[in-house]
Amino acid sequence: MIKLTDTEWKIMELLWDKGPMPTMELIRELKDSMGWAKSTAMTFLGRMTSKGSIAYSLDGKSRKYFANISRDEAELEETRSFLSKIYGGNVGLMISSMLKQEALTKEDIEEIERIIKDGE
Amino acid sequence: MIKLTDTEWKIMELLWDKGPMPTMELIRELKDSMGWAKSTAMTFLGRMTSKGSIAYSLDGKSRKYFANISRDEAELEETRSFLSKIYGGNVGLMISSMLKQEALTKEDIEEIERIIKDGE
DNA sequence: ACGCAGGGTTTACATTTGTAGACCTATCTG
DNA sequence: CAGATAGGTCTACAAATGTAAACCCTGCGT
Repeated sequence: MIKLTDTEWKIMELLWDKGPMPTMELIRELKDSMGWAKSTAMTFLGRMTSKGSIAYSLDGKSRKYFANISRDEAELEETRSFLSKIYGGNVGLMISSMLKQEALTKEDIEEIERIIKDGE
Repeated sequence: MIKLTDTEWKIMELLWDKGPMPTMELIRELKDSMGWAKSTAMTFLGRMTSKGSIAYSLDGKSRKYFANISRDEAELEETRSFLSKIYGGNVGLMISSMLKQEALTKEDIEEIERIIKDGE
């Protein structure tokens, strides 16, 4: 039930994509992608560690941070909470709303069709 | 681009469902559904009015509040921002993830199939 | 005249989120 | 040695969010 804010999600993605990362590398990435000061990055790392969404192992004197929840888990949780907030938990309603709103491209539709048909 | 918090969404739903509502009725509903004190309800009404998500018309000396953005609009916005945050904006990816995670019931799948086929 | 309900405003306060400066130690390197 | 870099901690601060008490006026019923 860990709630991730948009910003936290970005950090999670870094860690999901680029595995366990030493502090400095994370700081560099976050400076590049978010324009963050070192201390801002450290603050987030600290807070997220307390909340349990990430963790680290010690590598000598310094740390290697890694995601402490799987992407699948997190995605599912976000998806569930989104669907329940907006569409009463009903995916079908979401698709149907998007169709009505013309929020789906022909490609989206074909893709969904294919995925459903192939069960993949 | 109005961002609605989970709590604000509940108020929007009240207004979408039960049309323009006089202040006292809203306060009663919110006390029932959220356990709110009158002042809490008033605070939210005030803030949401400033932000433009709701509005009111004067009915004599008192107000009738109504949703100032359509449900369709709001749903679409939330859906877009959710999809872009979690699935890089790709609905197909969402469906496919949910399938893999077995987060879709047989009924969900059949419903999606039907919706897509009927374009409805 | 008095108190209660309707309808509001103003103020307050804790928590979370986003952001960062100041400062400390250990180490490496010219 | 002196200064840069790595790796951290601690403190601070504004804005947003969730929550509510206090207080005000106006009618209405008794």
